Parts: sequence; structure tokens; C-alpha cells
Amino acid sequence: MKKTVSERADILPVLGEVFRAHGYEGATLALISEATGLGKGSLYHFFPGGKAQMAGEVLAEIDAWFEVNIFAPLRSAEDPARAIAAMLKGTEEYFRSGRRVCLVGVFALGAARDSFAAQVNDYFARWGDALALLLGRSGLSSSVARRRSEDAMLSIQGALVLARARDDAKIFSRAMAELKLRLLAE
Amino acid sequence: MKKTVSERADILPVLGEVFRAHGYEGATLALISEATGLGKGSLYHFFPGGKAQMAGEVLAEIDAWFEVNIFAPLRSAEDPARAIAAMLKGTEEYFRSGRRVCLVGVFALGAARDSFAAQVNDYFARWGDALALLLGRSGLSSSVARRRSEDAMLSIQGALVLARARDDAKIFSRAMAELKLRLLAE
DNA sequence: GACTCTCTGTACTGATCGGTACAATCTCCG
DNA sequence: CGGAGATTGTACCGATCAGTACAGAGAGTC
Repeated sequence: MKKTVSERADILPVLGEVFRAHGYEGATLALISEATGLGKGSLYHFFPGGKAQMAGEVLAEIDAWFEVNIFAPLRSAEDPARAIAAMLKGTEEYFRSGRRVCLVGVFALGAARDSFAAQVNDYFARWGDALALLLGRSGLSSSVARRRSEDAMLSIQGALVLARARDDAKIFSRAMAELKLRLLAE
Repeated sequence: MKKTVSERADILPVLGEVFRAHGYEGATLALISEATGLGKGSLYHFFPGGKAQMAGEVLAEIDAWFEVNIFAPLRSAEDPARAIAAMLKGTEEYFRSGRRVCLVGVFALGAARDSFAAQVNDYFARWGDALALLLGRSGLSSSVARRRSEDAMLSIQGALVLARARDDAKIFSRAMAELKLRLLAE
């Protein structure tokens, strides 16, 4: 048997795309095996906990990416307008301008939410907190900052749903552009 | 064997809840059978096309409900403010103030979108058109009306995702209240 | 070259998948 | 009351599910 020396770091993104495309229940081991090029032996070697562990680690990896590239910059930003623009640019790139779907959102809607409730909740909570903090620092009252940050979270998710529903990625880009104005208004 | 005289009309809503809760791929026939109280014999008697037909008819039923209770009133409304308030009230009730999820949105995000693309797209297209028409009649330019109606579609979907992700139905109610102001602004 | 330890493919498990077949029972209509 | 057609439960189908067992191959170490 050959040894393909697959790294965990190479596998997780592929796993992520499978879960994105088929959801938790739809992502069968056969699909995963095909997408990763790994047999069950390897899969269960890396993830003894099976599908649940795979999904959990994928979520954690996504969370870590957002923590580094989106949340942390938001928290430590000097210029609010610049920070918001950067956040929007980052999310637009991450979601491939609406052609890619949010795995956390997919899990949130499905039955998988129960199993991953903490991770799902945390992701949005930390994003929302970081954004609200920034908006607060830009002069908005904390209640307005809260409401606007919640509006941003929900607009991003909704734009992804609608873009995919109508098969029109431009919906997402339009929503991000409008969100930028709305976040900084007044 | 008894005859429970189950009406198609009684079955569809139950089917809808099963699909809502588990998604298309997650809704197994065993789950459906249990929820409806119907054996496979009855299920396949009513829906010879199996799961796909069930899902298709559920979508059609939902579409019909919205057509009658939301879209049509929007198109024929006299008073825009009143019509929007009615739409928001209707959707808030339908989605049980954020505790219920949108089946069309669930399908849109999953792999089932491909099979039901036309129905999924149509639902949002007709809602968006009806709302844009109304907003246009209220004096907004057609491009602004379009953008705002798109914003409404996406806010509803996003609010449902976020409410479920954070397990906080109030997010949905807040979003609907804010949407009302935003739709009628200026 | 032998000993590990890591990685991998394959064969297998029992359970469950969606779907079919069919006979038994019911309701309705005359 | 006696068919006819609608409705039902159950047994069954092959395929596929998630997961296990395990032997063999690779690489590193001595």
C-alpha cells in the first residue's frame, strides 16, 4: 500500500467543501473518500471519531480562519471605516462573491445544529461582538452598535441564501456594498 | 387493515415539518413514516414518486400559501405602509417569530437545490417582484424599489438563519421591525 | 536488515436507506 | 349484500450507510 503522506491541513479544506455542498447528513463517507482521495482506513486514522469529528474540526478550522482574518482585525482596528471595508472585502473573498456558501449557516439550519450548537453560536457571537465593539468605538451608542452588527451578520447570511436560491452571485456583492453604507451611516 | 382516511391536505404540513427539521437528505422515510403515522404503503400510494415528489408537493403547497397570503395582497394593495405591515406580520406569524425555519431556504442551501431549482427560484422571484411592484407604486424609483425588495428577502432569510444559529428567536422579530422602517424610509 | 510506528486499502459488519410487491382490509356505490 | 377501487401493513429487495478489523506497505531508527 502506498503512503500518500496526506496532511491533516490538506484534508480539512476538502472536507469543508464536501460538507458545504451536501450538508452534514448528505456528506456520506463515500463522498468524502472520493473527494479527499483517502480510503476509510486513512479517514478513520485521522479522525477516529468519524463524521462528527470531521465536521467539528472543519468548523474549528473555519472559526480559526475568521478569528485571524476577520474578528481580530476588527477588534484591534484604528480606523472604523477602513476596518469595515476590510471585513467586507475579506468576507466577499472568502465566500467567493456569493458563489460559496457558509458552512456554519448550513449547519445552523439543519439537524446538525444540535450537535454543534456551541460552535455555531460562538462563531456568530464572536463576530457580532467584535463588530459591535468596533462600531461602538466609532461613536455609535452601544445599543445602535449592537443592532447594526446583528444586521450585518444576518445580511451576510441572508445574501448567501438568496444568492444561491436565485443562482445569482451578484446579489451577494450588492448586499455587501449596501451593508457598508448602512454600517457607517449617520 | 384499517383505513385512517388520511387526506393529502393533512399529510403535506407534517411532511413539511419533517423536511424543515432534517433537510431533504436527512428526512428519511422512517422519519416521515413516524411523523405522519403512515406506513410506506400509504406514503407510496399518495406519492408514487417517493421522497422527491413529497418534497416537490410540499414546496408547491408552501408556495401556494405565500401566493394567497403574502404575494397577492402585496400586488393588489392600496396603502403601501399597510401592505408592508401586513406582509411582515404574516411572515412573522408563518415563521413563528423565528422559531420556525424557511424550507425554501433550507433547500436552497443544500444539495437539494439542484433538483428543485425552479421552484426555489420562483418563490423568491415572485415575492421580490410583488414587493418591488408595491414599493414602486409607493413612489420609489424602480431601481430603489428593486434593491429594497431584495434587501427584504435577504433580511428575512438571514434573520431565520441567525435566530436559529444563536437560538434566539428575538433576533428575527427585531429584524422584522427594523425592516419595516427601512422599507418605508425616505 | 530487523524493529517500530504511521499510514493505507480492502473486506467486512449490522443497520438503515429508498423503493417495490402484494395481500388484506376498508369505504363506497349500487 | 356484493363487487370495485382506494387504502393499508408487512415482508422484502438490492444498495448504501457509518464504522471496524486487520494485514500490509512506507519511512525512520538503530
